[in-house]
Amino acid sequence: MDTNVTFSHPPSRSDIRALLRRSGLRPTRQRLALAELLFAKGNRHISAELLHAEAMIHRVPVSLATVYNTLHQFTGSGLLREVIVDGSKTYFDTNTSDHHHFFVEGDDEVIDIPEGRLRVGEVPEPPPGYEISRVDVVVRLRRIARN
Amino acid sequence: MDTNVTFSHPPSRSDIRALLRRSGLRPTRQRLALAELLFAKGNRHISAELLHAEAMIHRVPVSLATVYNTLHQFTGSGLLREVIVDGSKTYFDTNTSDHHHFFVEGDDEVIDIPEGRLRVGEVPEPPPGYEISRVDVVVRLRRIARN
DNA sequence: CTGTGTGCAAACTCTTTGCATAAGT
DNA sequence: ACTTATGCAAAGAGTTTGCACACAG
Repeated sequence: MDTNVTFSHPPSRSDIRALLRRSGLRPTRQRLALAELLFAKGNRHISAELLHAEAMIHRVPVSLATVYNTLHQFTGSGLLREVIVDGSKTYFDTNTSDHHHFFVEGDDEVIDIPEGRLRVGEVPEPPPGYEISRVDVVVRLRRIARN
Repeated sequence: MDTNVTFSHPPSRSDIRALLRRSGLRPTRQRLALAELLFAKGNRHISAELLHAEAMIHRVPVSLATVYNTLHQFTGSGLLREVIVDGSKTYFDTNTSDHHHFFVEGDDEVIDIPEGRLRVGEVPEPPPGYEISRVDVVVRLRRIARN
């Protein structure tokens, strides 16, 4: 299940080609371009709409539908991780390691909590017939009112 | 901020009237009926659509828009708590005490983790300029495949 | 009576889908 | 060539909004 390999940052175009190939995804123009946008700048938390906007800015012609497809394919291949912090939008995290998140209410910003900086003490036994697939912690933040 | 008072369960109609009054909400037919549905059966995790459907079954004439309004008003008054476990739907929890949730992937079921059964070890320092408003833990469950 | 609440339908946001066309191998 | 991916526009779910009418105090 672990497709992670360390690349130089920013990863070269051929690193990305290799990454896609290894994930069983044909390295199309759009996937290459989106992967480059996603993985060039280190850890990012991005929504489909935002990635689409970014692609437009960089003159990468790609439709919103393709952005959604691509994000889901990347998630399926373990290149991304879905983060649920907000009822209305879905965020995708380029950091697939085991970690949790701050979420800034109001400006809808997602920030990584470095692995190890938060420890979940005792996790309760799941009800019979179920197993734990994942534990997600969201530390909700608000701006301190300045007086 | 704590509007909680213990009532007999199921709370009587006048308990509910009092509760609404105390929250500054006029006890209209719809609000009374919805509050009764919500608080009659102990702790519930319910979506707007589901509550609306339930109201229809009980022959409570109320529009979906009013259900949304009411749920948000109740949340604002501390009678309910919003639970974010799923990117697409919003759940409201009649248990406003400090506790966390199991979420069953697939059937989208929300289950309380009793207060105290899960301990978050060390919570990280928020970034400067921010304060913690709340820590939410979601333990995601999947059905154990039966062979 | 006066003001707040409600119902309805329309609008809105985010996301998914179907199908003809384009591109990768 | 053969297959898989893409683009577009339309549909879909969940939620919000605006305004006339209804109801509680």
